[in-house]
Amino acid sequence: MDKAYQPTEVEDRLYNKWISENCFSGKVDSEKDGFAIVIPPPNVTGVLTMGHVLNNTIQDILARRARQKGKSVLWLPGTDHAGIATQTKVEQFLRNEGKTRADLGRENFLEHAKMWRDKHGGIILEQLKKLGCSCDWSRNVHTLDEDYSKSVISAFVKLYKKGYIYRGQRMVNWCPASLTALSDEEVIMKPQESILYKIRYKIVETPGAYVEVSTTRPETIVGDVALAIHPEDPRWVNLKGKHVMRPINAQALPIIADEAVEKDFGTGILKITPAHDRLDFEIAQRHNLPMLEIMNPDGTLNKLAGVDFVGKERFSARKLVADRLRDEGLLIEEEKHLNNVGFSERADVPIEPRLSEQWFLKYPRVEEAKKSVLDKHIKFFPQRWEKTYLHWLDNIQDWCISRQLWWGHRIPAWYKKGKMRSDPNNWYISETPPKDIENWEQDEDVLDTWASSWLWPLATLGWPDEDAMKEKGLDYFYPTSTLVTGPDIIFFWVARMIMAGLEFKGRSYKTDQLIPENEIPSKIPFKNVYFTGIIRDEKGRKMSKSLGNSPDPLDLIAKYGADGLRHGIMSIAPKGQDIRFSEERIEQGRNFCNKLWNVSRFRLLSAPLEDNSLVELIVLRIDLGTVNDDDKAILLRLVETLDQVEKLYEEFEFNAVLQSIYKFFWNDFCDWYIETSKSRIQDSDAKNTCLAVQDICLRHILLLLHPFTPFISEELWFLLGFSNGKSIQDVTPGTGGELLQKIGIGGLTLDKKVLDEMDQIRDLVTSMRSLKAERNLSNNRNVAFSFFSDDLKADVLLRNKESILTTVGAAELNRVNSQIDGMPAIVTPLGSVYLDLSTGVDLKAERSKLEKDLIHLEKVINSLKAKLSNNDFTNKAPQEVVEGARHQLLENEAKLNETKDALRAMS
RNA sequence: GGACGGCUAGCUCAGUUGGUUAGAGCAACUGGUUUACACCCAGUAGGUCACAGGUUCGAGUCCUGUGUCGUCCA
Repeated sequence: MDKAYQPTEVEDRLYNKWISENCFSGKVDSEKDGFAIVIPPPNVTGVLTMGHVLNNTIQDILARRARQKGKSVLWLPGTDHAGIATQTKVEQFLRNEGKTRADLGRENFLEHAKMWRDKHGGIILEQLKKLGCSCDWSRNVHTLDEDYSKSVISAFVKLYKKGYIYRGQRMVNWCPASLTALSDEEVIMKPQESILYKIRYKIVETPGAYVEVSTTRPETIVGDVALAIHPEDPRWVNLKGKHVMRPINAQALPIIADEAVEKDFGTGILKITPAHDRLDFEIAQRHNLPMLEIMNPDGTLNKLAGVDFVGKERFSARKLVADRLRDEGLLIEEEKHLNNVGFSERADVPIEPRLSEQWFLKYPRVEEAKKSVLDKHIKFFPQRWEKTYLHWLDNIQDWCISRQLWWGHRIPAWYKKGKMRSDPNNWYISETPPKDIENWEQDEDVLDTWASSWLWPLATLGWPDEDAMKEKGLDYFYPTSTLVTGPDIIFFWVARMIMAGLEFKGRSYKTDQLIPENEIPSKIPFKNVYFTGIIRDEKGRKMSKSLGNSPDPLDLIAKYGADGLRHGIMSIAPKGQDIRFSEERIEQGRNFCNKLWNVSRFRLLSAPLEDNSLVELIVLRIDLGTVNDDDKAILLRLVETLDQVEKLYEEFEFNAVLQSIYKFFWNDFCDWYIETSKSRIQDSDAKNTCLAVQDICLRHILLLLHPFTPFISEELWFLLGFSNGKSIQDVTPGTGGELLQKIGIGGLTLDKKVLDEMDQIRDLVTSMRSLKAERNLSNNRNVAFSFFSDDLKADVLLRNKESILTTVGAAELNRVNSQIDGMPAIVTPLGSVYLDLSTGVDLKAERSKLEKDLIHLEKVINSLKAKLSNNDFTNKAPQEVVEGARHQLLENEAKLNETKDALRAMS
């Protein structure tokens, strides 16, 4: 074995082995329980980010742990087509060649987009392989695959037939850059420093009089059709029914009263631009006002804006209008004003509220979706996201699902040629085109990408095709186990998938019918949702491409190994908290692997392996006559760790799982047990027992680590002879109880008392090392110690003498019958220990050390005494707490007395 | 404006029904190549648990308020 672990060769070799042996194939197996995870499909043109590393490492941990526990595991991978993002990139590419999508035509453009996808797509999947992800690649799905597309279209038709989908002219969020409508969820509100313009509108009926109106968007004045006041605003009661003159493109506009007007904003008078503002639209509808559209889809003003403004881009138009008003003395005031402006999530430009004909979905199963989570059929980790989820469902709005794009699932709606499209009598909605296709034209638009990926857990498992569902094991794998995702897509994806599952899986219920409680568990798409934190950089900023502050995971893998990266990222990812990334932690992950490698190497250097393929066989090599407290303690700690880990997994406390394994491996096994082993393996009697205990520990350490660091654990699994030919992925670490039982086969019983004694021994050893270190004797292994304590403590100490000498690095430890004068001393729970120095001792320095201890002890004792003399404490606190305090007091008093004695001996 | 979360050692974070003297890793400092590992070992130092009240025999932990940073919703 190499002196340092070299991950690169090992990782590539093992991944290829796993693939060629079909280790990750998710098969329906009636002998086993099914366990499935569907990957949150990454954007097909994307590359691996640190967020993906975290997210997919967690999924892999869950999948591998389930596999070890004997489940038939399917981790289903795939990608989505990312409508807007991909189309934008392809159009950008075309623009560089001087072309537009219109030049190419729909068919041709889609061919281009597919080529683009095939060229760039799948990169991310290859990266996931580098990370060690145990996905069943044979089941890779893309949302534009033929089967998947059928499922999307089928869902559309089903929802339409049930009346959930409708088409209509509504206010939508329009992105002037991408030239498409967006859903509310794709609009990001950002605070902006705008200017609030106060503008004069002359009152028609009263020459010379005017009202003042505030707006941040003066360019929309050309689209004004009215002014509105609040009906109960005393300031303006007399305005109602009168008219004002529009300050640009002069025209008389009515003044109306509507309760939606905010009295406290500006002057309390609202200008109504119904075609370009959501609230204005609603007010206009109530008052039968005309809709005056003054903007083109690309954000330039159209001819209705008047000759002076037609063709002007919206922000320059804003300036022009303001200038004009200023010139005419109609602009009274301009003040800075902080307001929220909606931005397009993808294009990052302000969206325009725009009147437009779109397809909308009234969400199905909203009530059942709430109930599923409230009744814990679906559990959220951390639980607090439930509130966010429920709040969204409580305020849910219909979903605009059509997009003015070509890249996506084309809406299965046909319109009679030459007829009114807005009349449903002229529609044909079906999974297949009408037979007399020559008389129809299909809707040009495609569906929102999320309106395809909300079917992910169903469609990837074959829905709605009966044969495909059977072949892919829908009934076996659905509901899936755990969805691992970020809270940023809780509405986009998580909530919608839950509704889709409830609506489509199994029996169909009428629109007005609630799903019976007992059917909910079979309809929901997953049982748990684990929300990861967001990965931030060292400065706490979100990692993003534009900031360039995200490291390339592949660079990190090359530098530290995939195992190192996985270990590192998991060690800094507490449940649901944001994660501050630091490369140092990844370095620690690599160091951990190297430590594991080296301790295995030490094992192999110590003696040849025997049959390690079963714990039961290793246990038989333990010779009861040579078992010592170290053996018992480490095995007990292992039992403890197995149970802790099991419990922590249930709560999805991955970072605590890792911490628990780390502590056992590094602090208990390497720092203590292996160190004590160094003298025992020189002893031919104790050697076999000691190596057997080492093998039991190493075996379980690898088993426990496998979900986190799959490569090195598999490699060492074979190198240390734990395999009977099979991969580590099929072997369970088992529970603490099971291990205890196996250990018991050889007749060994373990008393937990040993753990407390070992704690004391380790305290003692630390104290003794400290005595040495303070005198620069750390590496002198020939020093002699004496100790003074009562019989009971002396017994513990002498029983562990060999381990103490080995770990301290000392030659002698002798019991004495009285305090020793003039020697450096330290007081421990097991008595006073003296370091025998042949050279002179600095009595003054020794005294000051002891005096420091003394002060500390007195402080502790005083606080304990105060506590115990308080009747409220002794009466009200639980008995074991009071007893604990008494015991504590006795111990500390004993320690205090010994310290005083030692001090006297020093003077 | 509303909701949620963070604030513990120089840094990153543990601390899960309130209960002994608040922990770890990194960084710092001291010493060390002793038959695994310098990607290592041993030791040392470092904390008014954001602040202010309150409940309690007892508060980092529970309650109220404030500050601050962040996220989401309007």
